[in-house]
Amino acid sequence: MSQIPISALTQIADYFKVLSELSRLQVLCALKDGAKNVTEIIEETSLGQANVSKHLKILTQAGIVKRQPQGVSVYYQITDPMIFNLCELVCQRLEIQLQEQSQALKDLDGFRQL
Amino acid sequence: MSQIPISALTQIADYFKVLSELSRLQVLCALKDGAKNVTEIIEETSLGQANVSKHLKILTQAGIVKRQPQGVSVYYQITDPMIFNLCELVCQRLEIQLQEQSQALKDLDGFRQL
DNA sequence: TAGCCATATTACCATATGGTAGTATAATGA
DNA sequence: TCATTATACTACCATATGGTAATATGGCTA
Repeated sequence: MSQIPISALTQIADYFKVLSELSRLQVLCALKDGAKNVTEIIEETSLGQANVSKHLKILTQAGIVKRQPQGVSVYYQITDPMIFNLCELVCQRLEIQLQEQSQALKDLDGFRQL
Repeated sequence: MSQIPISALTQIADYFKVLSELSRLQVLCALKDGAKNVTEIIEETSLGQANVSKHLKILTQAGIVKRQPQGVSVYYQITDPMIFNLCELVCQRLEIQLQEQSQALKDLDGFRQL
């Protein structure tokens, strides 16, 4: 029935799953303006070290960031700026929903004044 | 530190979370070409009734689909076609990754021939 | 080599979530 | 009213996952 094969949908779902956690989005935001090493990411996000390491592994396996060892530290860099387009689209949608909710509240309020 | 407030990131993460499950993407695909009632969605996706009902509730609360009771049945409809743009972007990215992997395999193969 | 620092891994807990059986609700028709 | 059909809800289980403490690894430097 479905034109899109389950396997493709599964991959899409998995990709969204990677982006569906606050901590990982925080890490990505920390990397928005360029490569940072793990210590810097930890400082910027206030997340625990093991936690950041775990999330960086997930982001790397998803191909969203790239790992670059450099001496004793490891730099991470976003390989896929498209994710910010995704976030932008979602933001726009969330704004529209907020506006609609706000309008609905106003309508309710006007109703109450009758 | 982060320009984007945690609350905004949380909402974005929650939105992605809704889209990060295979069953929900299947439901959305079933609705891609127009409104359907629950029975039709169940048939098209081969998911259980309680399961579909649960997912429809989640999609409705996220504002992605709209609920329209009609007699004894209930029709659902996508309110936010933007989700297909999101999926399209992710698909493009996955294709690129596949191509890169394929190329890497070829490179490896050429290396093996030496 | 020994010690230090940055990062990764492991083991564990607590929580969240998908699936399902069973049940409830609500609209329609006999 | 009673039966039927469509949908929603509840309770429960199994699994997945985020966070963290403890430990391991690996590259520096003295």
